[in-house]
Amino acid sequence: MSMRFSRLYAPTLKEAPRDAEVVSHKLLARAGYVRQLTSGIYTFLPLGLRALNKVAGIVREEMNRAGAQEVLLPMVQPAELWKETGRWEFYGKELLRFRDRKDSEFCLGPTHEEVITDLVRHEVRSYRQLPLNLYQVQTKFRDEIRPRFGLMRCREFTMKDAYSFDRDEAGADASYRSMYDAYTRIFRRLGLRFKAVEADSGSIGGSFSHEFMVLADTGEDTIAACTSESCEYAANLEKAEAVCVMAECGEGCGALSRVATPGAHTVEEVAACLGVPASKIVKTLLFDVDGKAVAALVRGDRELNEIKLKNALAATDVRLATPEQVQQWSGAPVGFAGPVGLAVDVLVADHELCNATGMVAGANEADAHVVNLDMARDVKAVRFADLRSVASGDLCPRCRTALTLTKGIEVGHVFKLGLKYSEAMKAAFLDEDGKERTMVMGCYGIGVSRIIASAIEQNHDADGLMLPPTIAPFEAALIALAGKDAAVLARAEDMVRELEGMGLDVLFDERDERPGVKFKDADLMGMPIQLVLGGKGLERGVIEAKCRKTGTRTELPLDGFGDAFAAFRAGVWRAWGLESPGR
RNA sequence: CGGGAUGUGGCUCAGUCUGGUAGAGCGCUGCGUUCGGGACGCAGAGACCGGAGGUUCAAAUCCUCUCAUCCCGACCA
Repeated sequence: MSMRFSRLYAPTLKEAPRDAEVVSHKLLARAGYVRQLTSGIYTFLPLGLRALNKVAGIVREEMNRAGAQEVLLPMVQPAELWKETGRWEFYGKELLRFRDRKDSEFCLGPTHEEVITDLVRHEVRSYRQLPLNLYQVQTKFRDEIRPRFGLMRCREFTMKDAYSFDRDEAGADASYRSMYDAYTRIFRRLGLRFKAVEADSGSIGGSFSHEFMVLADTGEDTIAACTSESCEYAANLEKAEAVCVMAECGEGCGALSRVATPGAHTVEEVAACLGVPASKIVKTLLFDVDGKAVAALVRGDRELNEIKLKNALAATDVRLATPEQVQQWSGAPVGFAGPVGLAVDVLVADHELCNATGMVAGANEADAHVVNLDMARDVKAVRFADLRSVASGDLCPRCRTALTLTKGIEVGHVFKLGLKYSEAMKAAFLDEDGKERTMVMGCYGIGVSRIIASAIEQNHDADGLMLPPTIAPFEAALIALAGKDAAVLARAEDMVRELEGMGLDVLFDERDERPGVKFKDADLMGMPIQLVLGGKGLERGVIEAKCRKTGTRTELPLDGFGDAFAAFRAGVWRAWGLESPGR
C-alpha cells in the first residue's frame, strides 16, 4: 500500500503544543499522529491509526496463533452485571456511570470480566467446550483521577483484552503459560526492549500475575530485577519480596527511656538530633485502613510499601492518616508516633524489626522520642510482615544476588483470576461425571495505544520519532527531489510500485517542496527507511537509502535495486533486533 | 480532592506589575526569485484577549465568581 504525501492528512507542527509534556506526546502531536480532544482523550489521525492498526495486527496474529478467538464486546454495560460481582460498589469513581432515558444504570466498560463471564455462562455447559479463550480489541474508558503523560495514561484508550476459561487449575495454568508465551512473541515482534515481571494483581483480583514492561527511564513503574546472569527474577517494586536479614538476637540494651527531641519530626531530623543512624530508628506510619487505626513500622532508612501493607492486612482501602487522626491516636503531632503506648487497632512491623534492640522511636508526645527500645521486650501485640520496598543492592529472594531498580512502562498484564468471577456469576459446566463445576478463569490485557507511546519513549532523537518497522505507519518514506525534473518523478513512481510489490507500505513524498522541508518531515514522522531519489542520483543511477534508527546512509543502484534494497532492508530490521521481514 | 501554574489569530509566545482600545515568529493565501537539511522579497487574510459579573470616562491589563488545560501529590491496567 502506498500513500501520496500531498494527500495525507498529517498536519505537522514545528512546535509542540503547550500542554504536551512528555516526549511521546510532544512528538506524536508534532508528527501529526494524534491530537488531544480533552484531558486524557485523543483523536487518532491517519498516521496514528495506521500505527495502532499495525500493533493490533500483530497482537491478533499471535492471539489467533495461541488459539484465542476474537469477539467484540459492548462498551456500554448494564449496572446489574457489576452489582453481581460487587464491583459496582468497589470499583470507585474510575467507573464512569450514567443512566439511560428509562433511568436504568449503565457504565462505560473499563474492563470486561463481567460481560465475558455473562456471555460464557449462558453458552458453555459442557467440559467438551473448554478450554475457551476469547479476546477483543476495544476502546476502554477509565475515568482516571488524573490522566497524564499524553497517551501513556489516558481515560479513553485502546486495549486488547483476552479471557480464558478452563475446567481446572492445571488447564488454567496452561492457558496462562500460553498467553505469557504469546505476549513474549508479541513484544519481540514489536521491536521493544521489554521485561516480564511478577506483579501485584490489584483490583482485578486473582492469585498471580505478570506484567510486561517496556524499559524506559520515563516509565511510571519501578522494576526490581536480579543482576545475576543465571537468575530471571524480576518484579514490580510493589510486589518485589524483601529478603530479611535478621538483627542478631539477644544483644540487649538498657532500659527504655524518654529523651527530648524538640522539633525533630522526620527521620533525618531525629537522626541528626540524637546522633544515631537512620537504621536505628523505628519509623511509625499511621494509616486509616478500612476505617481502622493501623500503625505500620519500618526501619528509618526503609520505605514502606503501601501495596504490601494492604495485602498483609487483606484490606481494600488504605490511606495515610490525617494530622487530626495522628493527634487522636498518638496524642502527638505528626512525627512523634511510636509503637509503645499507641492507641491503634492494629500494629504491624516489617520483619526486619523483629529482633531489633537499642532502637529510637516516637514517644507519642510532642518533641520527644524514646531510646533503648527493644522490639521484643517493649512492643506488645505486634504482627510482623514484609512491609518495606526493596532498594537497589538488596538481595534477590531467589538467588541472593544483588537486585537493581529500573523504570518501566506497563504495556501488558496477564492474570490468573481463578474462581473470582466465575463463582460470583455462576459460570459452571458439567464434567465427565455429570458433576457441576466452576470454570477457572484468566485474563490478559495489552495496552495497544500505550504501546505506541512507549515505543517512542524508548526510541526518539532530537529530530523526531523512530518507529520499529512493525509499528511504523509506513515502513518506508520515498522522497522525490524532483523540482522541475519530470523524469525523477516518473522514476520514483515506478519505484513506489516496485516497493509495494515487495510488500512494503510506502509514503511517497512527491510534494513540490524544498528538500530540507521533506527531510525534516520524514525524520519527524519516524518511518524506519528513507529513500531519496534526486536528479543527480538518477543520472548516476543510484538512490540514497537511510536507516532512521542508526542514521546509516547507503547508495543503492537503480539497476538491480530489488536485491540491493532487500539487503538494506534486512539490515534495518536487524538494527531493530527483528528477524527479517516476512511477507 | 489538596498544592502549583497557564488560558491572547491555526501553533508557540510578548503585552498584564504601572488601565488608554492588540503585537511578534511560525503557519496560511497570491505573485516573483530560490531548490540536498524546516529559503527570501513584496502584497494579503486571520483575534468578540477562556466565560460571566463588577470597578472605571476607559479593562487583555484591576476585583469577584466560574470553566478548561497542564504539572506535583493522593489514586490507578
